[in-house]
Amino acid sequence: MNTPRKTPTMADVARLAGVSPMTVSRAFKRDASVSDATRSAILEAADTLGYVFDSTASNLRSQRTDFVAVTIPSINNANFADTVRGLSEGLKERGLQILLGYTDYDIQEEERLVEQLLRRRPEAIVVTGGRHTPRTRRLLENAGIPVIETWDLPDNPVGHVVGFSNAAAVRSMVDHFVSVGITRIAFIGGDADRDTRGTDRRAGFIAAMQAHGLDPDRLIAAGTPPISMREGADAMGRLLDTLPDTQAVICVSDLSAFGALTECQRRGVNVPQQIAVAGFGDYEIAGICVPSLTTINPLPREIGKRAAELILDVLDGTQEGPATIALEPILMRRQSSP
Amino acid sequence: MNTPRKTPTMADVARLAGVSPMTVSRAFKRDASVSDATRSAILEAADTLGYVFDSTASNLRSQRTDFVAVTIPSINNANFADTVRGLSEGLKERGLQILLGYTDYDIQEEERLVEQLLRRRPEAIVVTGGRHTPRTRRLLENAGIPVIETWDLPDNPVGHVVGFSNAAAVRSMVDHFVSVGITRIAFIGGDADRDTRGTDRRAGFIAAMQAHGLDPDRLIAAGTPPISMREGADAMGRLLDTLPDTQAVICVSDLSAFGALTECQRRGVNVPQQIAVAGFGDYEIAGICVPSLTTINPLPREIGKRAAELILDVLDGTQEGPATIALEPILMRRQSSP
DNA sequence: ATGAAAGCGCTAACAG
DNA sequence: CTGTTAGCGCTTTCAT
Repeated sequence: MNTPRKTPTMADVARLAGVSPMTVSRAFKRDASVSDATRSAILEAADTLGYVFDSTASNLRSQRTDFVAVTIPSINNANFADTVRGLSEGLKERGLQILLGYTDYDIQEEERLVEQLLRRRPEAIVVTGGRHTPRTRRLLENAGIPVIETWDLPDNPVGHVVGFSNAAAVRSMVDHFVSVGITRIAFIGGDADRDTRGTDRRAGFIAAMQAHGLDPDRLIAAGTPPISMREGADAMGRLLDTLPDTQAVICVSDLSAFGALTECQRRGVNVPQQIAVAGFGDYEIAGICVPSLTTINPLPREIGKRAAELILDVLDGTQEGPATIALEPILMRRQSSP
Repeated sequence: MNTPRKTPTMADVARLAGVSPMTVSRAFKRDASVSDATRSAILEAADTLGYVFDSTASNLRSQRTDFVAVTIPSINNANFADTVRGLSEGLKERGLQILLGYTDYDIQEEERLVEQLLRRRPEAIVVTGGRHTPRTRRLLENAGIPVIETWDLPDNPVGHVVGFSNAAAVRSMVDHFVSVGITRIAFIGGDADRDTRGTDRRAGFIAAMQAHGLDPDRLIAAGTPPISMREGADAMGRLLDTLPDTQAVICVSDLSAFGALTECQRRGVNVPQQIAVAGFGDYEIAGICVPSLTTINPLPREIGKRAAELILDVLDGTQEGPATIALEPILMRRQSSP
């Protein structure tokens, strides 16, 4: 038996069950009207043949795919994973699946990815960030489906927005440090503008320092985003070597902040007595490491949840114009700072 | 202008460019023979109309989807992310995309997911783990495409395998501890059989202890998999409270092991002098935390790379029967143990 | 290098 | 509750 047995189709199932293909089609939808006897006969026939529904055909004919495209910068990032989880749960009730793609923090890669995703005809698309190549923007504008930008508050949104201001979030951290008398503050972040959220956080740091009349030049370039724990540690080493009078350091993420903490441990530098350390993201590690890490919780799960609600409203026609939902990140004071 | 402008089709592009739809189709494939002049006219027409290729139609007609389905237990796990990266890079050269799904460490959820994925007609499917529901197994066997099980060495594989023995990997850790004179060893892991790899690791621990004639009953149940850092810390607290003479603890993953380390720090328990701690996975944190963490590197990237090679060989017809590729995890000795 | 005809497997639309 | 007809947008196949 060497013939590459083609997978059975609905017609095969219909023949075996003694009904028309249309009835088989109905038997596979939950709301359709098929008698219980007929349905179970059909499901049994399908099982016998090992039939698996072909959604490529269904999608083409019905012009519906029942999935939502989502782009995130990276697999393996707890923050974005939380956003995806919020989205996923919110969309599940309506039978919408998520098709996920990774941009690797690169807006060129985002362009390729967005086109790939749109070719599959999603019902809506959720992108991370508000800065895109001109072509990505055009693709999104012409897609004819709801577009949601997240994790940012773009000046000129493509469509809907569920996000927060990365710059303002970092400003709140600077304000906090200044309010407790700390003035010599450094920032550890990426050395390229690849990660637009990281860039916004750095810009927010500089602006906040200037607003307080403080020196905004204690900037340590830690590498190409995303910044790893190791790169955070190395950057902290350079900071301690070159600007030893620094009183506090704000890191672009909790991962680099944790790396920075470990470097302090290795050098016997006491945190927060000798230097305060803050992160961004409120990853699990921030709450459990010793000392625990002062950070900013950007409500990633909530972003996903709100985006899902928005998508359902737009698809239902409940939501009229483009919506912008601005969330307020929460400053989490912990042991690594006053 | 309120009419829901339908997206343009190849026919629209063909009309504007003054050619047949077939020529447009060819212009969008790289290897097809179309004159340069015609092609650029077509691409310009497509751009003018904002045309985006419809892969639902292409997939149906050509009976090819050019993607490989991959199931992993969790988004946001650096080990599985590495496997996906290895796969992704290996498949890219052949123009194969990855369609990713998450089982949430649940073989029931895996069943739903596998069926969803197979409905989209992938060219191959890669699953994490070698234990499935009977129906999942049947679906995979009848799918008519290459099936690869990873991160395990199943007794009775569905098709191809790229993995390692979780039990043997933990045994090597037990052997190491015994060889340096440590005999009172505990294991921190999940309290359910939900995570099959975690279950295998615990079984490997028990078997190894018995083989050495040692007490295999220092088992601390840490919660429902995946075990978080916090759950690792709580479990370590219980271990120190109830079995204070324990000399070493092996944790089901680096995340729980790091949590355990922090609990020791909080209690002033010295690692490794008072108790040794080992993890599993060789996540980035294992190499950078203080003390750094003894662990096992299961070569996650290599698993993905080999799986990709295997898929290409099978699709090319180069690989004949089912292959089993067994990798050897590497024990990483670091500061948290002798 | 380009075109014409046919059809992938399913379901919308209409009938009964 | 069930069946018939047609066609979604592309690409295979066969021409020229």
